[in-house]
This record gives sequence, C-alpha cells and structure tokens, in this order.
Amino acid sequence: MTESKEILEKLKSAGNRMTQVRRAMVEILCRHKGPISAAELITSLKRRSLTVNKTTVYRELHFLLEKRIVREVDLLEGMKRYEILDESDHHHHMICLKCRSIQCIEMGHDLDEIESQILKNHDFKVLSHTLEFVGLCGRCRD
Amino acid sequence: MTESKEILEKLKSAGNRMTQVRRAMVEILCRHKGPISAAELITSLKRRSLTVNKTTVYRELHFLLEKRIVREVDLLEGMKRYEILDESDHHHHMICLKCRSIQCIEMGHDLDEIESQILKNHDFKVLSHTLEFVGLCGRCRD
DNA sequence: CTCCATGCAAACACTTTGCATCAAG
DNA sequence: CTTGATGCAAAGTGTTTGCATGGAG
Repeated sequence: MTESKEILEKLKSAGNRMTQVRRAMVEILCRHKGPISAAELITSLKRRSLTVNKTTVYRELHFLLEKRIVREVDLLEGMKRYEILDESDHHHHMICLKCRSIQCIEMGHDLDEIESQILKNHDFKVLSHTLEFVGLCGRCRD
Repeated sequence: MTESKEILEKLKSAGNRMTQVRRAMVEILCRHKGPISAAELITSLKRRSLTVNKTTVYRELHFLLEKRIVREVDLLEGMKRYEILDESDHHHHMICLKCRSIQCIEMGHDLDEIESQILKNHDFKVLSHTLEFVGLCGRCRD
C-alpha cells in the first residue's frame, strides 16, 4: 500500500494547497484495494463526514491524474475507475463476472517480449497497454 | 475479411428479417478494418444514402451482439466500438496516441500460459481478456 | 395481417463547464 | 489579499426506453 503521507508531502512541497478533500481523497485512494470510481469515492468521503460535490471529486481526480498520482482504469463498466499510480508496481485486474469483484494481479514484464515483437513486425512503439482478465473467482465458481 | 453474405444468409435462415439497415450495417462492419463506433456507423450509412436514427443503430448493434455476430471493444475513448466476432481470429489492437488510428494485431494463444497460472495461483478462472496496446505508429514517430 | 424494425422525443448515466463564492497560504 | 478549491446548475456525450408508425414476410 502506497503511503498517503508521502504523496501529500510531495504535493505540498510542490506548492499545491492542502485541503480536506484532497487529503481525504488521497488517503482513500491509497487504502482502497483495486481501482475506485468517482461515485464510490463520494460514498467513502461521506463515511468520513465529508459531503463533497461530484464536480469537486472529478476535478480533484483530474488534478491527481495530471500530477501522475493516480491512473485511470477502464473495466468496461461505463464509468472510469482510478487507482494510485506506482511505476514500480505493474499489475492488471481480474474482474469476476458474477460478483463484480476486482482483484489486482502482479504481472512483471511478461509482455515486454511481445511488445518488442510489435515494434519489429508492425512498426508500432508500445508505450503502455491495458490488460484485464474477465472470468469467475473461486467463490463464484462453487 | 469476413463475408457479409454468409452472415446475412445465416441470419435470414434463422428466421430474422432482412432490412436495408441490417444488410448495410453488417456490410459496413465486415468491410471496416478495426472496430467502429455507433457514430461512425451512422456516418457510413449516410454515405450510402441511408439516414438511420441512432436508436436504430444501437438496437441493431444489440441485436448483432446477442446473435454473437459482433463483439464490443472498449478502447478507453468514452464510447464503445464494435467489430465482427470471429472466434478463429483472436486479435488485439494497437491505438496510436497521436493520430488515433487503430490497427489489429493477431496474437494466437500467447496468454494461455498466463491464464492457467492465474487459475493455479489466484483461483480465478479466466474466460476472456481485454488487451490493447497504446503507443505511436510508424508514421507518427517520424 | 402480424410482428419485428424504425423514428422521435425524452430519459439516463456519467462527466464536464460556467460562474459565483469560499478558504488556504 | 490572491489564487486555487468548491458548490450548484446547466450543458455535454454516449446510450437506452416508451410509444406510435412503418415495412418485411
């Protein structure tokens, strides 16, 4: 789990304002396992007695996106999800068709070989990829 | 390129009505390389002097989806794309960041090994996956 | 003639924008 | 005090629904 304190320090020392919403959102994003949606963030904030307008949440997410604190994840649900961006932690997701649970899965550099092949064979320089696995988790297969 | 004639025959002999819109949409989907959006379909139809309401296009796409003629593709653009579903043609996409072009890339069963590892190590049965490569095509790298 | 297909308007879900107000530093 | 953060209402975008009409078989 990435430390929210570190991130907040970094933002502060870069001259960004430290507001209640910003602090709370970074903390929630750090604690939450798996990517979280704007709506879920609002619920989480409310649980901390912080009633925040959706506009503010979306704007803060854009801010964190721009600062490369979070990254956007699209799991084909018709909405975006966000998770802390940690360059050293390359992972993908497993989405259960039944219970809709989302687990992360470490992947290392399994696609590096494929991506260098793509450059050779297709003259296309891969900068990033999205890879999500859809299926059934153990509990839902019983 | 999948033959639209075949698909239309199949649909007809299964007792489905053959309308101008259905015929045209299947043809466009077959001819178009790479996944196409609802809006692009409407433009394509207009080029054939067929002015079709978006509702009709969405409904026809759902119909083709249900009949497993097409599949949905999400390239993180905020809208869905559709392409002819051909079980024997397992491919993914390369999306250029600059020109937004979409190329298909054959992939065979490169992820089978990873997916059986996932079942073993994470007790998660992968049924399908999404894999898209984002980067720069040859022309845009010059 | 019987249904499925279609168009239109309106609703929907998620996200963004404009503008006035608020609060961090 | 200054500027970035916030709330609210409205607009935007992609998609879906309800309902009446139209056309394939």
